[in-house]
Amino acid sequence: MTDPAPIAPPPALPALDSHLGYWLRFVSNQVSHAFSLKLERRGVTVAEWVLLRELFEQEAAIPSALADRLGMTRGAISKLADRLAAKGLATRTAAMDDRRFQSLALTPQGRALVPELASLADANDAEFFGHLSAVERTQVEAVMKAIVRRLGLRAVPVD
Amino acid sequence: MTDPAPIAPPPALPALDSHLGYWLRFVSNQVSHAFSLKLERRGVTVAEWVLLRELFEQEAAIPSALADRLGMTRGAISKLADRLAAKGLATRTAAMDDRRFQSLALTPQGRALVPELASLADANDAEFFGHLSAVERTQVEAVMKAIVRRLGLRAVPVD
DNA sequence: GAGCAATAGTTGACTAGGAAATTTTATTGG
DNA sequence: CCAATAAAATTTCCTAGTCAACTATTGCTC
Repeated sequence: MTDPAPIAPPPALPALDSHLGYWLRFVSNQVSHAFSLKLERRGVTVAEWVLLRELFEQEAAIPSALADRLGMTRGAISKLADRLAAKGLATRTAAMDDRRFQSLALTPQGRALVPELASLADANDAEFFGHLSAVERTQVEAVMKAIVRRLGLRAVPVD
Repeated sequence: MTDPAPIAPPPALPALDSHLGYWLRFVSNQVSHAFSLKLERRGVTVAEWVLLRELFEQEAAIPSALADRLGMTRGAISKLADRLAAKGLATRTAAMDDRRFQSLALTPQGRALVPELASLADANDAEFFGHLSAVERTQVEAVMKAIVRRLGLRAVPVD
């Protein structure tokens, strides 16, 4: 017998949402997007936040080391530094010993801003994950950390 | 007494990696990036894959409905459709009844390509999550789905 | 010490997407 | 029936990245 249906139905494919990566990306994108909206009100992008946060810890940092750490190109860091400088949040100074190197550092305004942005980050995380039980949080975090370790991943996620 | 240290240490901030969102984004970015590399070898971007996948299921679709569903603007869909058309993977046809509407559909090449890309998606997911126990997978997926439901999120994650 | 390789940073061309103005087509109210 | 309105798609301009070419400075080798 031939197939009675005139049009063959498309062959079934594994459902998109059968992938764990699908759900991770879904949630992660929403979290990031919600955070970017919060930052926007303070005139800062997510990438800028990440860099500010980094500079807050380090007191001063070398652009190419930041590029490595943040998984961005040096070009991107260069432009990012431009923007932070334009906003008066960071400054560049050339190292005196080896003038190829720069030192990026926060301005007082930049330093003052970081804790405020950090509280936005806390609020955002709470908004999405605050209702989870301690067990749930711990398990998800453990799984993610295990994946990172198993695959030897490095670089702070920026985008 | 005054503080004996000449430079005050920066006040402690909640660690970045104390946020669950941090770990999610970290892993999710790596998963997406690894997948984009796989797709690259077939000359396709992630956004293109998502659209192709959607068209595979739907046989034909209206751009603005896709924009809604994929959480992109109509402008983005328009350009995406351009690229798919240029690659010979999809075609536009104006609806005959209401010529404001278009119908996007896969070409035979496009249709043939989707299962191959789907297997790349499977492989990518397995690479990152394949080693998890069934319990771990189920728990993480359940948590993500619960978040999506609780916050009423919609739209397929693209980027 | 002179030239050459390596490294840090910048710049320009390009890509992908968002926002908003624009164009085309259809519907609706007078 | 025709103007006004609405809706779909495209287009233009902008942003934020990458990549690769380029500049400047340093270190290395002969």
